[in-house]
Amino acid sequence: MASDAVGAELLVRLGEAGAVIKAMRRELPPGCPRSGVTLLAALDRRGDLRVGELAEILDVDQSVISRHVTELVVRGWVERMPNPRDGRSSYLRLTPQGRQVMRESTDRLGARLAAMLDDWTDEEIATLGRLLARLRTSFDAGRAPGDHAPRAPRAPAPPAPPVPSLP
Amino acid sequence: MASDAVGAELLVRLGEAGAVIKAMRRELPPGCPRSGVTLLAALDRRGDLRVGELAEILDVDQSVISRHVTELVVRGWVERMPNPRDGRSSYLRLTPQGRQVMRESTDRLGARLAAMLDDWTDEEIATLGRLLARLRTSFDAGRAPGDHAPRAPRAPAPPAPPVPSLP
DNA sequence: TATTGTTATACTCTATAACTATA
DNA sequence: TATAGTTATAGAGTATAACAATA
Repeated sequence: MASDAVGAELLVRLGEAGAVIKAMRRELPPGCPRSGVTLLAALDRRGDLRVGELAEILDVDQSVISRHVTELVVRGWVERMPNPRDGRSSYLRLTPQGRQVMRESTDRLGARLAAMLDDWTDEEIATLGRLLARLRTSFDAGRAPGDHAPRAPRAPAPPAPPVPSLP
Repeated sequence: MASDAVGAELLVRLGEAGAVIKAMRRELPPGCPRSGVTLLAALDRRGDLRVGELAEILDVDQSVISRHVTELVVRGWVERMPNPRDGRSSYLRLTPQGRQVMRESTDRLGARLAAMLDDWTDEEIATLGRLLARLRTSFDAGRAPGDHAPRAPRAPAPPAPPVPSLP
């Protein structure tokens, strides 16, 4: 059982690590949609997925996925496989080109990261990876089904908070 | 010495954890600038800082910090202390109100996070925190001084990459 | 009637470039 | 002339709400 103080401490650490993630994303080659690569990676790891499933996994609104997917389809990196059981949705599949783009980006960033972790042991890195994966698992378990990202008004929207209003 | 493959694996984990960070930021009370709280937390942890120093720590451009600071000053959460040694800059200091806002936000999110980590031991959490802190340290060490965030054209801008152009 | 996905619109965060004021 | 900071502008990324098609 974690104390709130320990939680707050970890919060700060996560924030600091956030800068690393941001910097990694900046390393992506120009012309390569940063957010799109995340999506490609998800399809690569989890197989064909629907828009709604991707939205849940990546924790963003469906509308966001929808627009990114459209662009990825135009680029030929993703294709839509009609869903025979439900005409409203289709499954998204990585194309060979899409897989290659994803692979190149991942390799590039992975090497950059590995260079950064010069003085880490492989075990230390593995430990960090494991704990991060578990963090995600705990996060997923912690939210009620349907609570996920946006969509579905989380609550009756609390009354305007007592924050100093700007002039 | 980390292999590239290990780096790529960690990259994926960091991406997954990124969703947790995003979700945490969404928990902030409405009317409370998400990015601003990060800035308040930095001032709280490191003491008075100049705009440029904050930009380096948070790994964003000075112009971004500049605008956020202006808003935080208007809200009364940060005040500018003139720098007697250099009339061009001033030191930014958390006001008592600013510290309170930051504290409330941090406590709130920390509790949310602690609840999420229900079945973790304090030691596991501490380990994750330690490794994340070290990640940030390695990251800082890995970039040449001045390489940091934007500002200062990183390089002659590589020639347009061979990415399929959109119609 | 409920659900899946799309589109229109607006807001947040960010970077780039041009500017100012000190140094 | 170089540096610290500001402002104007543009571009990602995202959420909200209204909508279409299917269930």
